[in-house]
Amino acid sequence: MRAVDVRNYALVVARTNYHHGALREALLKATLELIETEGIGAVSLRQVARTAGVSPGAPYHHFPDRAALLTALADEGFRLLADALTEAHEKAATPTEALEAILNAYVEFARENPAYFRIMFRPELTQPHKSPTGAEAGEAAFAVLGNTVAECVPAAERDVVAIAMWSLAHGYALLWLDGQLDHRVADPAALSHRVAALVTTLIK
Amino acid sequence: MRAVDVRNYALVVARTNYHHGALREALLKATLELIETEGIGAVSLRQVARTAGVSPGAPYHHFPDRAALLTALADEGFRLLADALTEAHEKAATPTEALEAILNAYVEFARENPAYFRIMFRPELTQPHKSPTGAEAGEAAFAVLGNTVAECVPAAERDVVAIAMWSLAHGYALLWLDGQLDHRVADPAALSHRVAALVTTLIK
DNA sequence: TGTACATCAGTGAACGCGCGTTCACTGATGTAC
DNA sequence: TGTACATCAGTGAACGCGCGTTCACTGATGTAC
Repeated sequence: MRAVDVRNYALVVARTNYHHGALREALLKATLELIETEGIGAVSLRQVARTAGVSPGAPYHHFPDRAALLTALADEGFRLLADALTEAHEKAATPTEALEAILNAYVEFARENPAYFRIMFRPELTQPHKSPTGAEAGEAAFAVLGNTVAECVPAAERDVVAIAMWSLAHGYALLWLDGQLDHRVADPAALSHRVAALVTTLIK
Repeated sequence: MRAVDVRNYALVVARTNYHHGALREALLKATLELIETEGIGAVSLRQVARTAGVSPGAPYHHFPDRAALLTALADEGFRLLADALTEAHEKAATPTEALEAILNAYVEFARENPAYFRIMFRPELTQPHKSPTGAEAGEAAFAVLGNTVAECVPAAERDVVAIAMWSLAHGYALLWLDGQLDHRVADPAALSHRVAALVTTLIK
């Protein structure tokens, strides 16, 4: 009983102090939670501040405005996606296995991080042009796919196939997130793997 | 000079009369325009009324609330999409040609009717469960694709392939609409046809 | 054809609300000496 | 170690705004006789 777990101490006791200590991270986390539970429409700066247990003005010490908060999240999302795809690629033994793994990783990323995924592809809510780092991470993610495809198909087909693969994974992810698969498909997770397997088989 | 073109007469002289005459249609049209020019975020009932040249209360004589207006649009969108896919199917000579035509028609529909397309896949803004007609049209659209696929591949593969084709077209359409292709692809319209051709070739 | 009346489809003022953002402030923390 | 002071990161009240929706109203239209 004497031992106290002090991991996340700053978060747990946060609001007993005048200073929060990790408000920036708490705001980002609160935003993700809000997107997942209430939808992007429910994300206002005031609501985010409320969720983080802080006054409406507090976020302005960490983000210049609402769009900047969302942009920061989109950036982070692209970074995480690039990491996930890279990891999938590295674990695979052959190029086609890598391609299949990347498709699966893309859909899994969307499913496991729906809030990130949605905000990443809402350019009207963020400020993509103001965020070179986010754009870079996006390019990196696409490059992983493009390079893998290049190892699988003739050079002339590289671009078509890369975009087709991206479209496939992207469309599947969004149809799933938007509930279009739920009443049409018994097990969307399993089907996603079958789709990836089918496609990589056809390309070989 | 004596002849006056009276097609759309009701629209042209609309606001010289106390009664609008075709306000319901005008409101739907105004909403589409707003989505295309300002984005869905800019669509408020008040703004729609303003665009249609009418007072804020007027729309309530035609739609019970804001969601109903958007739902009506989504419904109409699904109907138009089902028509477009059916037409593509009917014009084709063989099943695989039909499949290719349907993929192209899907992407073209999204590109030519971005406002419809966006509202159709924003279930949180509409009330899909309250709209059996919209759901029916959606099913009809998907059925056109599913039936065509059934003519192209073995029965065991029907579901996987149908969902894969839908994902492909859906993903391509959204990546294009969201500006993800613009700086990566020289001619998105042409590439879309190449993708459709490639995929149907692989399936044969 | 004319009149009385019901109904329809507008108006425009008003409501309460939550929003983004600003600002003067204040408590806590870090630093120089 | 103690003190003065600058800086940081909060508070909370306030601003103006546009929103969805309601409501009493009114002008136009349709119908019965």
